[in-house]
Parts: sequence; C-alpha cells; structure tokens
Amino acid sequence: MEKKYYAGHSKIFVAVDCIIFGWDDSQLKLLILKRNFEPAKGKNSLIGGFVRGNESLDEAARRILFELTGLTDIYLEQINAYGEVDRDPGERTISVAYFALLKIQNLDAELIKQHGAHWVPISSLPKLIFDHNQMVQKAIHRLRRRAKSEPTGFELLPRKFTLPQLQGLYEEIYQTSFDNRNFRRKVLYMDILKRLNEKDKSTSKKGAFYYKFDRKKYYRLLQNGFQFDI
Amino acid sequence: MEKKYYAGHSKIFVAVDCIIFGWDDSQLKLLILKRNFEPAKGKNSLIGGFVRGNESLDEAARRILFELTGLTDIYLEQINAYGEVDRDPGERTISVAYFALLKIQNLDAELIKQHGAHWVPISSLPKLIFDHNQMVQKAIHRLRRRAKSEPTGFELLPRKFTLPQLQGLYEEIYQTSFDNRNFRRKVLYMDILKRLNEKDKSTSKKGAFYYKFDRKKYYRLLQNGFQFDI
DNA sequence: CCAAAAGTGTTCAGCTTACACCCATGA
DNA sequence: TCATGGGTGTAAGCTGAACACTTTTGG
Repeated sequence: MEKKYYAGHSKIFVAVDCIIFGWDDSQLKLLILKRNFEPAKGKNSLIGGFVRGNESLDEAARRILFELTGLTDIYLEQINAYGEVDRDPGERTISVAYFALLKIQNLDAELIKQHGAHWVPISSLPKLIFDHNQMVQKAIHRLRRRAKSEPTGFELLPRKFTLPQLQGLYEEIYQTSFDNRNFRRKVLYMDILKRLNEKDKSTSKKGAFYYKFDRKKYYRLLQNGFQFDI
Repeated sequence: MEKKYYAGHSKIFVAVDCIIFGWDDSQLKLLILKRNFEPAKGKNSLIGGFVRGNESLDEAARRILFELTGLTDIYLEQINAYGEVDRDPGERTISVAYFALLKIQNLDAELIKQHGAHWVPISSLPKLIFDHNQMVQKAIHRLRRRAKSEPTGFELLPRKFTLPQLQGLYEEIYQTSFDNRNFRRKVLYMDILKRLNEKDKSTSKKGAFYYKFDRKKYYRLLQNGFQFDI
C-alpha cells in the first residue's frame, strides 16, 4: 500500500473545462454543449470532465477533446484554475480551464452532434453555467495575445489558405478590421508563408493565391532571434 | 447530509505554492524555505500549503501569505496549475502557483526567520523541490509582462521612491540596463508620478527627488483609455 | 575642489498608419 | 462589359534607441 504522507488534508474534485475555438471561414466560434448530468442538466456548458487519479491535467484535457472529436493533435494551452468554493453547486470542484484551437473543416460534424455539442459565434455567446463565461473571456484574451506573438492563428486555418482568409481570421479574433495593404505587407515581410501556384476561386473571379505556413523556415528564423508579430 | 452528485469520481489533494518576490533596493529576491515535513524534508521549497475544503484557491494563497508575513494586502496573482501525476513524490497533488509582490521594508524579518524562510536573489536561484523551479520561471515571465503594462512594479517599492530606485528595480526585473534619459522621459511622460519636495540623500551628495505613485490620477487616466507602458 | 550620482535634449532609424487605384475574370 | 474581390506603393507621423555633458554638494 502507498505511503500516506498527507493524511489529514482535504481532497477535492478537480475538473477540466475546454474552451474550444473554431473558425468556419467567416466567424470565430466556440463549441459548447447542453450538460447531460445534474446539477444544471440541460444548461449550456463548456466541454469538461473530471481529472482521474492516474492522469495529469494536460492528459485529462487531451482525453476530453479526443472523446469529443476523435482528434489527437490539437493545440491546447492551460488558461487558469478556478477555485471558488461555491462555483459548482453540485459539490466543491476546482476546475482548470484549457483553450483549444480546432480546424472546423477537419471535424466530423456527426460526432459533434452525437455529443450534443454545437458551435456558437463568440460575438453572441449564450449564458453558460457556473463561471464558464468568465473562462471564455480569459481564453479570448489569451488567444489574442498568442495570435499576435506566435503563429497560433494558423491552427485554425486549413493547411492552405489565402491572405484574405488569414486577414478575416485576425479580424474576427480582434473584432476589428485591418487595412489590407498594411496587413499583407506585415505578414509577407516575415517571410514564413510560401505562396502556392494555385488559386482559390471560390470567393472571387480573379482568385486569391493559396499560401501555406512554412513551419521549418519559421523554426529556423526563431533560432536567429526572429519574433513573430502581427 | 449534502447531496452527492459526483460520486465515483476521484478527489485529489490540491495545494497552493507562492512565488514571493521582494526588492531590497538593489536586488530582486525570492522568498523560499527549507521544507519541514516529508517527503523532501529539509530541501529548498516555495512557500505552500494545502487548500482546505472551505476556502477558495485565492483564499488559500492569502492565508499562507498571512501566516508567513502577517500581512493582508499583498499583490497576488495566479500563475498556473501544475498537475503531473508524479510531480509530488509523496502523494498525488495538484498545485496552483501564485506570484506575490512584497515590499521587503514592510516585513518583519524576525517572523520570516521564525518560519525558516530566507531571501535568495533571482539571479542565482538554488535547486528547488519538485517542479518549483519551473513555477518560478513562469512567475518571472509573468512579472515582466505585468511590470511592463501595469504599474505592478510599484508594489515592490516603498511609498516614496526615487527615479534611480525605480530604474534599478526595472533593470533587475528585466536583467538588463536602461538608458536613464530614455527611462526617465518615458516614466515621467505618463504623468502618474508626483514629485515630492524632498530628497533622498542616502546615495548621493546631490540627492535624488522622491516621487510617489499617484494612484487616483492613474485610475482617472485609465478611464480615458490610457495604457501604462514602460 | 573634487568625486560621485542626479538630472537633462536632440537626432536618426524604423515602424505604424493612412490612404486609392488597377487587375483579373466569370457571369 | 461590368461587378466583384484580389492585389499593390508611398508619404507622414510617431516611437524607441543611441548618445554626453552639466549640476549639486558632502567630504
């Protein structure tokens, strides 16, 4: 039997809640579901679950995302721990919030539906249970910070994307609009995008060139003190 | 008896560890102690403790700081939760790290000593137990971010301080040196410091004017979209 | 009177911002 | 041929970085 060093101290339920962002080529969205157990059954909730005795916090978050999406290589980052005594009216539970970035295109829509999950635009979020709205606000701030200083935004885009798409994504993230000349210059000047000899003609007759993110070049530049910045 | 909603899920020990920074007018320091219980008894450790069933994470952090220092109005900010299964060789414990800023001058040195705690310069940290060094590194990054964009640095200084002192503090935080003309211009231009008609002659014959942070003015400026930046 | 720290302005480069027209093409 | 979205360059202002001398005064 395991040695008991900390007998006398309280144990507490620990959960993980995932703020899952997706981009559907025009809007930044959040994946939520109707909670299917008491308390607050049927209410809008983040996707979450309890941390098991034999898994780390990160592993718990990955497991929960895998159960929902079948995907394993998801961008994931811890936001914060929430620990108010009464935050969960069921029993005292501490929750660690994670934010995740998904390419919606990669997603099995059927699987999402089976879990009772659905996407809502971040510009019109419903009321969520407990402190989940607060978690989402923090996650949005974190996303903005990350997207500015690391090529995190590309996690939301398909492998090949156009500059108007990229700009649209950033405009959604920051809920603002950018001058396209300035935006393009800044992005291209970093020299981490490779232009393909192929155009997306789905949104215009002229067509927009596809680009892809050159991960190798990016890491090479990082070695030399390069700092991503949009 | 309380309703048991979450029976069947595992409960886990939850601890709080505090990264306590102090400034002694020449060096940025971290408060650590020799752990006085097993496992790892006698090793260098952050100041921490278990979260009780009836207190929030923030309350636990405040309690631990109060027990150590007798102070209640300490700047405190959550960093992150650490949840690797084996991070604590005693029993499985999740730890939530907090960083705190203390004016060393306000501190009862005797009280600190009674707890077996002591200050070490952040430029030469010893090996700490578990993942505590990792927590400290994150805290230093957070401190740098905060000190740049919010007047958090003043939490480390006495109520009245000189500009050379302020610059020295920032140089320690960023482990670099600044041009004094540029630094002074930038700080004074924000117009949130009030110069007192009083000089500190302890470090020079000419004497350096004391300033104090004008909190009211700062909050007034914030209302008008002002952004603190050093 | 002198050593030692406090205090003071200006210039240049680079980055950010603002701004308007031509291009390509399918319908 | 025309409507639509894609693509391009330049000038002005602002911010950050570099840089050296004067002032004060206790010892």
